[in-house]
Amino acid sequence: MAMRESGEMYLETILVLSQKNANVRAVDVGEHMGFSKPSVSRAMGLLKKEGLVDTDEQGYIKLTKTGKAIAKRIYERHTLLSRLFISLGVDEKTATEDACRIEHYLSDETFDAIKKHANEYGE
Amino acid sequence: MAMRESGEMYLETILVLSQKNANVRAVDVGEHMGFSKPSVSRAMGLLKKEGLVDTDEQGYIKLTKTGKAIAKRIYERHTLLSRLFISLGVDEKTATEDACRIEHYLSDETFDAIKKHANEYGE
DNA sequence: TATTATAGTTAGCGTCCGCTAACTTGTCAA
DNA sequence: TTGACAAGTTAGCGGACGCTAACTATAATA
Repeated sequence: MAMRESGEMYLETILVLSQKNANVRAVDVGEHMGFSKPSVSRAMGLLKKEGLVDTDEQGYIKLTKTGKAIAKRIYERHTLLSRLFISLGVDEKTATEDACRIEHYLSDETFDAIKKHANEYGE
Repeated sequence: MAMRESGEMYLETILVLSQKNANVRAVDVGEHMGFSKPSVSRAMGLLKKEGLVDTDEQGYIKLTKTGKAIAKRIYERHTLLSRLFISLGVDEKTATEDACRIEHYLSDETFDAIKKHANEYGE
């Protein structure tokens, strides 16, 4: 199940939206990401096929257990990295944008090392 | 001249190879990157069209001024990031692989902040 | 009930960037 | 001189992932 940046971004977006909206629709995902409806539609189809999302009776999008795990992993990276960059003096917008890209490309090992360092450094 | 990961990797590889080999051929680039000859051939054509590389009379690949500047920028990131990760306890192979990916996705602002921090932290 | 707006899908395009197959070209040794 | 290998190119495939246009289906409203 080779997750790529695109798929991870969709999962992360669904997680974020479902934390504040109760129900998440494809339109909401598209609007949040700045993508067209067909792009979201296809992405949802693929994620569904991979068992990472599901739709309930009303058609609302839900993360599966696996999907949620991936989304949370990415979201934790996003949060920690943007905070770290900001703490290093980067402005918030840039920090967030950069975190948003590199969050997909770090191994667990490196991310954990950064996390550990950030905690020590933060004290 | 929207540089992407792929183009930047080619430029960086050419820089590295020309630092130890005097002459760099497409074959060498392909072998170093694990890419086929046609892939390198096309990439060289594109980089040439963008004015980032050139070939001399013998057909050897040379970075132009602009190409070299880009290559050096990426290479500096690569060096600093992998060293940093290693200093945080990441094993060398993983550190290098991770640096190799994220070196393309950091803004100047964030990279500079990391660099500054790494220098202070290193003392 | 008929109309319209909204959500989602299908069809198909375009770019990036790997790949293989097969061709050309230039060099070097038999 | 020829034959073979090595380097490079051309042609074309395939997957990822954006897009628009146009369709369908559902729900709300005049």
